[in-house]
Amino acid sequence: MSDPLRLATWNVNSIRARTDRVIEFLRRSDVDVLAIQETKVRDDGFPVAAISDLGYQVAHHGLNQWNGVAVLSRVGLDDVQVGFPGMPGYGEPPATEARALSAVCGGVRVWSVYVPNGREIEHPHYQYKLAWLEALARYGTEALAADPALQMAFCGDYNIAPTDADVWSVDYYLDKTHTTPPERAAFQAVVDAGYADVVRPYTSEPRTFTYWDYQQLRFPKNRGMRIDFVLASAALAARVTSARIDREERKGKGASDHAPVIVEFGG
DNA sequence: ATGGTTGATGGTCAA
Repeated sequence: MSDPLRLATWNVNSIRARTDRVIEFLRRSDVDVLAIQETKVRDDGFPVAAISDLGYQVAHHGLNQWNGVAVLSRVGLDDVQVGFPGMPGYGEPPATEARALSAVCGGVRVWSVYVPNGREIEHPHYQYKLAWLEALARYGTEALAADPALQMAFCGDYNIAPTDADVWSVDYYLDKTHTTPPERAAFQAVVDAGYADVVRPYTSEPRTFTYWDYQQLRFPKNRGMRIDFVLASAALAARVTSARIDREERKGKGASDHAPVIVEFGG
């Protein structure tokens, strides 16, 4: 009924600085669909030709040098949606940001989401982060109410470590964003809406992370966080056959501070 | 090792 699908999500921290790395990743990983976050470029600056040469269609949404999301697919790229219904903006008056984009690829609606960072607990950006996730959960609920058999995945950088096991040091984050109870509750609300973390069952070893700060030798010391996820609806989650984090991609000169997360779905 | 990272930008801000 469905074809097998290999899907990845990756915060690249600038598509222009990472074009060669992305191309090399596509070659080696052989993914059908790649959700990208933090392209940090307007649509007219995205390296579409270099990606097209590899056989991938590109949908990108970027308004300026911040944020920016894309979906790359070699199994079709239909019904592209920019943002989700009810997605909040930031500031006064609220300005829409380039933080969500989706397309139907190989029968699956794949979202690339870049959840607001939150900056500091007392910063307005923190409340924005919570409101943004609340709206995402609401959209997810409504989508499944309309079609319980929907195959949909929210892939991206959530800027939240859902459990204490997902950070290198609980103490370090006590007075910072990413591990506070309201953030974790906001993340859990998306899960509870019907979208499971399909990677964790395959990556349960201690200190398994997807992000390591560039500073303080965080990567060599494996002092990171697990903040990048593929959250899949039940009909899609039932098809998962394997998942992994491409930690090798974080190594060497010119790496993003995030590693790609890869999920394979059976037919 | 008295430092401390990267990217977009051309001021600093953001992560």
